[in-house]
Amino acid sequence: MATIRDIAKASGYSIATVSRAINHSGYVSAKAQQAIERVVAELDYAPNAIAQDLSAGVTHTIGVVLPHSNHPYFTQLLNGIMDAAFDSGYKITILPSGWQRSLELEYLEQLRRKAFDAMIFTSHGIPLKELAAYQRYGRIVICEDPKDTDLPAAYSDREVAYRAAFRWLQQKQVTHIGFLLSRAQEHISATSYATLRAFRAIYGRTPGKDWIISGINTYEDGYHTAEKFHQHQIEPEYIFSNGDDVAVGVRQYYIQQHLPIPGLVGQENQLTSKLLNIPTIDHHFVQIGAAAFELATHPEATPDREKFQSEFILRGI
Amino acid sequence: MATIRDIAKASGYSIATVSRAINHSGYVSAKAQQAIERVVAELDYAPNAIAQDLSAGVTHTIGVVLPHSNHPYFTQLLNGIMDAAFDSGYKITILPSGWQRSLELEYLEQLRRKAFDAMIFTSHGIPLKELAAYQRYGRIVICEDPKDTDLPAAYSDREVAYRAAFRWLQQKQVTHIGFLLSRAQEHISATSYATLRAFRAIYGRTPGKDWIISGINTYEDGYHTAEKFHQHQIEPEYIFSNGDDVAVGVRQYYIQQHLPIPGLVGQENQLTSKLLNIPTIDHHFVQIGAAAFELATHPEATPDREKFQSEFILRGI
DNA sequence: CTAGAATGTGGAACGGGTTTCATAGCAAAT
DNA sequence: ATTTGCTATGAAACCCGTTCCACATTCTAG
Repeated sequence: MATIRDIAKASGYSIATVSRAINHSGYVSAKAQQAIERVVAELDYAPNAIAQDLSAGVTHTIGVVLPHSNHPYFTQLLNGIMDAAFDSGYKITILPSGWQRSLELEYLEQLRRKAFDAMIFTSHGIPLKELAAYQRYGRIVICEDPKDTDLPAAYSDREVAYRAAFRWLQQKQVTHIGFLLSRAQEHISATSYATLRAFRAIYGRTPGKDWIISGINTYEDGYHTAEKFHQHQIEPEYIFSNGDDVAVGVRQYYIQQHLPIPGLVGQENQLTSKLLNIPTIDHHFVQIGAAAFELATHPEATPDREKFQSEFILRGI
Repeated sequence: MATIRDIAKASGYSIATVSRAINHSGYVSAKAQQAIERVVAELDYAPNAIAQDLSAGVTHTIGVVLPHSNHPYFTQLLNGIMDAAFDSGYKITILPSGWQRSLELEYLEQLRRKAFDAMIFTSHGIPLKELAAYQRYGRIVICEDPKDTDLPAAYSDREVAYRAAFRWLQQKQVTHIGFLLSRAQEHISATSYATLRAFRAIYGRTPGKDWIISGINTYEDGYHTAEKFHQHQIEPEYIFSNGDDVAVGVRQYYIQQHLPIPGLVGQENQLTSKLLNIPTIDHHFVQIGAAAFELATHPEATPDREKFQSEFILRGI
């Protein structure tokens, strides 16, 4: 591979002039420009991107931490991020984490080592406080309520739609609701917390322990939880699911067992809920992803928080 | 940010010794090691990743060209790639292309400029021949039959399942089949070609022009094509779709119009086809993605082509 | 006791760019 | 005739690491 020094030598001009000619920066005579361009073409030269990055001190790369990829929450966020990145001059690097603390720390370390200009955490295993501490090494954007940290964030106000959903259920005089929520943690996850809080706000009580199942994410999870409910003679009138696919998995179990299907509420507004006419919640994650990208690439952005209103999509009945 | 020279100065050792101490390479006395480690901790030093990349001449990054992201073909491939990349020390950079020639060339240019160690094209707008020419700048892996080029490839032998599907249809004495195929191009796309070829092999004839619709990728596309069929009084017994979502869109139209639903064959083996009990085809794209990643990161791999058998998944009736 | 091996260290080159700054030619303005 | 200002160019510093190689010790085997 030819380097800029080769071009300088072959053209008879200095490295500095060659650089100027190539980048069209500063003064270069027409004669020099032509001569250099000819040599560049001859030697099939193209400037080395890594060297440029080193010199400029930037990478034009945003690292996106994804716990896993086969979940609509992440797919939608990623789509939004990619759409925004398209033609922005930034590259998106995917950092699969599986919520593993060690991996997340490794990626943060890479930020510290200037491998990325900024990072977006679509979710995180390590506490927000700890994340926030890494901000001194580079910009870090999260996709949830930043709470008492000063992390820039683009996120959904989940409770808006949750409350709408529970109000609707209350009007229908539904009292027995099963909750299939996302991953269980030492500290209950933000989503699950918001769900239960909205329920409490509307219904004025807390659901029974047996009616809340955590760590539910997939179609299969939904199916098996329905099975468990059935075995334990828990018979919800409605099942509030963490995702359309989950709801559909639940439905599938009852259908296969020839049992009456309880009412369902999904999330993510996927094709599946549309097809089966199941009410769902749209958190507008595509927009949130795009907003997160903008926040990541515009450190001077203000305000550095964007809260999107979630939406309850009423269907069926 | 502290640099290695700062560490050298502060510790009283040379740059070379500091480098050796940090990388645990070569000889370093216990005394020097300790002294250097103390200073590293004090100054909160971490080696600059870009500088290391420049020095090493590699980026540990694989560029993955994706036309768009909201299609199972690409999602599945990407999942496979990511799974394989996980813990491999490689980063995956997403390069959205929209099949635009200009963008694809830009990304190839980046390969030439050493921004990536290798590239994976999940699909491509520019001809294979042209792609192959860029191999001199870096390894390029594709996810389809490389034809008469020497590009390394991981891909599905689509015709296996296609033939199985058509054999099944023939046995059922189905004669009127509508084809909803992928994007139209100057030269018909590889997938569409394989479909029609398999049909011809089994049925011994070519479908009528009116029965083949190209450029169909989504639920909406399926819906509108069904509408078009209906308006033109084209009444297929079976509709062979480019994707489960497409098939489901078709189905939706007939349901809404209270028309009899034709038989359906989907592709991608998605949740939707499972739910609605629609036969489908699994091309094992997750595995193909993983294989593509291995090919990308192991230039010495031989053979440098991996063909996966597609699978017809019979459901319903 | 000594040659050769093993250990420890640092200067300097290298990877491949960008940018600052000094120098110089030349034309317009004073 | 002198000053000012613009164009043009290149040497050298800079970005921040890794590594080659030469040199100096110290150890070990013969």
